[in-house]
Amino acid sequence: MTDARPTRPSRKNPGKAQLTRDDWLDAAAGEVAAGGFSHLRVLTLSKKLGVTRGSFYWHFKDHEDLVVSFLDRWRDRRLHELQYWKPKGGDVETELRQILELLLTDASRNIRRLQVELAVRDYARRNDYAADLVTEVDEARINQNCELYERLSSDPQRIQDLSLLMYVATIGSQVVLTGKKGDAETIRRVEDLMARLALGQRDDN
Amino acid sequence: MTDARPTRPSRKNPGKAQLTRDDWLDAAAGEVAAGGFSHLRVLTLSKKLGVTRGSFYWHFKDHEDLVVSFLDRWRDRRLHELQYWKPKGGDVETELRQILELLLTDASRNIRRLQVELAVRDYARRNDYAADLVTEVDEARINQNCELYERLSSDPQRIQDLSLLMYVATIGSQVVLTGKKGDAETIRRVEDLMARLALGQRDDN
DNA sequence: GACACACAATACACCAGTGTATGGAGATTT
DNA sequence: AAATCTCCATACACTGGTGTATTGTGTGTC
Repeated sequence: MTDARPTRPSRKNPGKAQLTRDDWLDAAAGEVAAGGFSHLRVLTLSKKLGVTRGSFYWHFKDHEDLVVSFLDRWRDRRLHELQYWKPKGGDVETELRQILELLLTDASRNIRRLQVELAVRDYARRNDYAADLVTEVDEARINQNCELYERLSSDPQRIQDLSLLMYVATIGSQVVLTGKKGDAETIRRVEDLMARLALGQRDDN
Repeated sequence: MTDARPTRPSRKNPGKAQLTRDDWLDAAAGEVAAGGFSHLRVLTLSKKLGVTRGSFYWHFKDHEDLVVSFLDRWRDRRLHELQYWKPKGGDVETELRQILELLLTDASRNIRRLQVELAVRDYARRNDYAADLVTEVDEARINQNCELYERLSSDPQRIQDLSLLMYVATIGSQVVLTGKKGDAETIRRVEDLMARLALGQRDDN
């Protein structure tokens, strides 16, 4: 029934490959990372992909369709990746440091992903749909952290507060330190200090 | 020599007041707060002020002139206000809590100022001039904090790290919690936790 | 090999925004 | 009261972007 979209023309034309919806979204990620959502233009995107806007309007209904699809994919990926962020150290301190390294040092290496995240966050300030997605992702990540901090304290309120504080500190680090010179070493030190602060919140302290 | 610009036509016409450069910048602040720098249009600004673009191009050379002037004014004000942020409690804990309250609870009340700051930060990601100003403001604020944390620790590196961590945590709080429901109480608790974390870094601990 | 389909190019109408040149009205100066 | 200066309006040319309708082309299928 001519189902099963080829997405790419099978064998031939490996160089002049046909574009898929995801190809457009990937290119959009580059634009968003560089200039934010307000600079996400159909025209420039087409040029960057070497085609005309005619192609775009076959894959997407309109500009808004692109934005919404992009945001949806972002949300799905952010929620899905949490699955692989389960630390497996054994003792609390090891796992804590693993998490912090993931949230800070590792994150700061993935400049583009970071830029996209900041752009989405900024867009969320004036777009309700994006705001909902960001809230969803934030809550998922904060809850994920909770599971770890449960092993530091027994007070539920304390656990939640600590998790939130650690999270906002990582986001803040990304906002303030992104693209600054000599931030690698700085981030590492902040990471260490955060670990010590969290560990200082142990019940037996 | 027809010097001393009247800025406003002296006595008469108090209602139909003439616009000054600062009036335009104030209006621009509203636009920037609401939609970021990418939504800062000469046209919409003119409509909001009840005049045509002819007026704008008398006060400003072009659109860029507006943006640069806006950024400069923002920087000047942010640096100047630090002067009034000297705590005067006496003991360390009181002053620390004063500072944190200023940076978190008080800041979250000034929604518009906060929105502008986030917009400037976002714009700085793709504009070198804005990036320089943000860096300048960040460093000034972090250094200001240092003076306080010097009374908590004697290790220079520790002081700087703690100051940086406290700062990025406040920025992160603003980014994550801005405009969320029920954030007032949350912010207060984060504020308290941060104070305890900082105090836990005392040398004698 | 004719056909249908998937994807892209072209051409068109349309709109929002910038910048400039020029004109005009009101207040101020002389 | 005439000239001047300040501030704003008007009209124009231009750019860059969207969305749509139509046509074109390679690809797999019957």
